[in-house]
Order: sequence, then structure tokens, then C-alpha cells
Amino acid sequence: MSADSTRTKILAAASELFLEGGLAALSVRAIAKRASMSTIGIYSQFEGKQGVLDALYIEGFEMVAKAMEQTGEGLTPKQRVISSCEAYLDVAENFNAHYRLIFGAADDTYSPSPEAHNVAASAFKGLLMLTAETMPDDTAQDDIRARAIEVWAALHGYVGLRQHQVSSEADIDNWRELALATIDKLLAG
Amino acid sequence: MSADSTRTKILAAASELFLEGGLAALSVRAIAKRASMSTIGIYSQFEGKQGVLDALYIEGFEMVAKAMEQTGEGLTPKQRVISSCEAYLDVAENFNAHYRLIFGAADDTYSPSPEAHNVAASAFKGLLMLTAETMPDDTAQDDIRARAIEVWAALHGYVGLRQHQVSSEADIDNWRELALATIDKLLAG
DNA sequence: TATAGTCTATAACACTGTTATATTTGGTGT
DNA sequence: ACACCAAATATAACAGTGTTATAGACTATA
Repeated sequence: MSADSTRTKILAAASELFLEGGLAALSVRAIAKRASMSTIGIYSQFEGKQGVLDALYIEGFEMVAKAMEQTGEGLTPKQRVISSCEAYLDVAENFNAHYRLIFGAADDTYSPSPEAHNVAASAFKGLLMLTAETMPDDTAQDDIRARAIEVWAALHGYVGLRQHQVSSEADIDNWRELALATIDKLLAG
Repeated sequence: MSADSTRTKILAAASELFLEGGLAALSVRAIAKRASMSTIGIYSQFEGKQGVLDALYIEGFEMVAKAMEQTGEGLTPKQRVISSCEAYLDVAENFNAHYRLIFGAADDTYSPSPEAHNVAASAFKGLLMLTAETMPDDTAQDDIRARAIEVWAALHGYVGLRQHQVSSEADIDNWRELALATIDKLLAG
């Protein structure tokens, strides 16, 4: 078997386990078992668990970046941002384990590689360009950046609160709506 | 030695280790060693690591709740909210490990107890009351709640992005300022 | 003082990530 | 086709984790 297909098989196994049971289910031995290979294989193809987590990190951030790159035809700039935000919320919901790996980082044993960091930066750049179009052409770069961070912070904040369920009386289906309303308000300001 | 002082000694040791090295440094054996007792002592006084984490969770959320209960004399309602938000950002910065335990939850092995959940709910209630005073008296409860969630989401989002450092060109000292500006904008809307 | 009961200490179990030591495999050069 | 070398593999082990069973010491009551 080629080295490349071995890598993809490991990643597929890891991604499956990750979606099923989150980070707790993602042990090196479990990945190897599901990929029908020996434990040490993970260390041959990747640099141990770090490498696998890095691949999942990149996988997750690429989905986020993709959400930010949505090019809706015939939509106003503001509508395009809103549409991207909806896609962002979808990713956070459907790939919760990935999202928590990306932003949680509660596991001190893992820190993303430079390559992973690049994917993260490019995702932010996508939002930056989307945001720029909703503002006057002569807007200062710092102001655009502040607006983009503002939007992302609101999105991320809603996702985080939803995961936490800080208010037990919360109406779950309402969160999406609230988040998008806030984004709309921020874009208008 | 009384059982109560044993508990406090364990909690002090755990809190120290937690601040020093985060969740990774918080092993049952390390806690026991620093508290000068046997490993099994953690299981006598608490229900294992779950119990210790729960205590730290409550410790952290009580700090957040305290920030939300700030009663600034001679300040307008809006100024009081801003002031509480500053206190919130301070807690998130100075007790980062606690904050990540509260909101990160990437470690699937721990889930907060009902008591811990109550402390969380009371913290939210604090923000809810602060927020209510910034709005007209006849504002619907749902709208107040939405506004409070909006503020908390923005705060939490900025903290999360700052921890993540999603934009490498970020000017750290600027984050606080940006966050407070967003809050101000949201309260005005 | 004797005894009951709780707390504690030692060691073990099943798991984690990682690595050293063989062993087998695959491809290349003659 | 045979020999050789390099790379991937398998087995087992090491140090660490949370947790628990068994045996010991200590306190407090009868």
C-alpha cells in the first residue's frame, strides 16, 4: 500500500473516532485499530498524536475557511457576510469536535503547527475581505480589521455559550437567530 | 486534622497547580503530593478528580459572578455594565485556567455537577439584572435576555479569539479596547 | 481498656502517549 | 534469480494517568 493512502486511511479513522466520541475517544491505539494497523504506524506516518491532531485541526479550519469564502451571486456584501456566518454556525454545530479542537485548546498537550496556523490565518483573511466590502472604500485597514474581529468574536461567543448552556432556560433553536441578529446589528453600526 | 481543613488544603494545592500548569498539571497524584497526603485522600474528601474539578469550576464561576455583581456607586446603568465587563475580562485574563475549565470543556471526562450549574446560572442572572437597567422599563423579558446573551457572547468571543490568537498580526493590548467598544455599541443599539 | 469504624497507605489494574528492539517486508543492483 | 540494504512493521516495555481492592493504623465511643 502506498504511503499516501495509508495516511488517508489513518486520517479517516481518526476523523471518524473524533466525530463519534470527541477528543477522549481519540487514542493512538484506537486509531491504529480502526485503521487496521499497528500502533507504531501512527508514528511512522505522522509524528505521533500531535501530527494527527494537527491534521484534524487543519481539516476543521479548512471548513471554517470555506464558510468564509462563500461567494453568493446577486447578494449584497452584507448579505454575503450573513450567509457566511450561517455557514460558520453550521460548521460549529455539525463538526463540534473539530470546532472545540480549534478553539477549545483546553488540552495543553497540543499546540498547532505553523502550517495549521497558516490555515487559520487564511480563514481570518477570508472574513476580512468579506467584511471590507460592507464598509466604505476609504475605510482604514484597522477599522476593517476591528469590524472583522468584532463579527468573529460575536459568532464564536454565541457558539461557546451554546456549547456551555450557561442559561438552562435557553431556547436552543433561538440561538442561531439571536447570533445572526447581533451580526446584523454590528454590520450596521 | 479536621475534615474541613483537609478539604481546603486539597483545594489550595489543586488551585496552585491549576494556576501554574493548567489542566495538564492537575493530576490526582500531584495534588496529593502537594497537599502532603496519600493519593487516596482525594477520593475520601472529594469524589476523585471530578470533585476537585467541580470545586475549581465553582471557584472560577464565583469569580465571574462576582464581576457581574459589581455595584458602582454614582454610575449610570450602562457604565455599570461596562465596568462589569472590564472585571469579566480581568478574570478571564488572570485566571485563564479557570476560565478555560469553565468554558473550554474540551476534556470530555468532566461535566459540571448540578451545584456547579447553579453557580453558573446565578452569574448569568447577575448580568441579566445589570442589563435590564440599561433598557426601558417596559422591555419584554425575552428582549432583555437576548441583550444579556448578546453582551456575554461578545465578551466570551473576544476572550476566545484572544486565547486563540487567530490573527498573528494582532495587537494584544488592543483587544480589551475593541471588546469594550463592541459592548458599548451593543448596549446602544 | 477493648472494640467498632473511619481514615490512610501500599499496591495493583486498565488505560494513555511514546519508544527501543527485533522481525518482516519491499525494492534495487548485480 | 539472488543478495543486500533500507524502510515499514510488530511485540513488548516504560513512565505516566484515574481509579480501586486489600491491608494497616488511628480515633472515638462503650
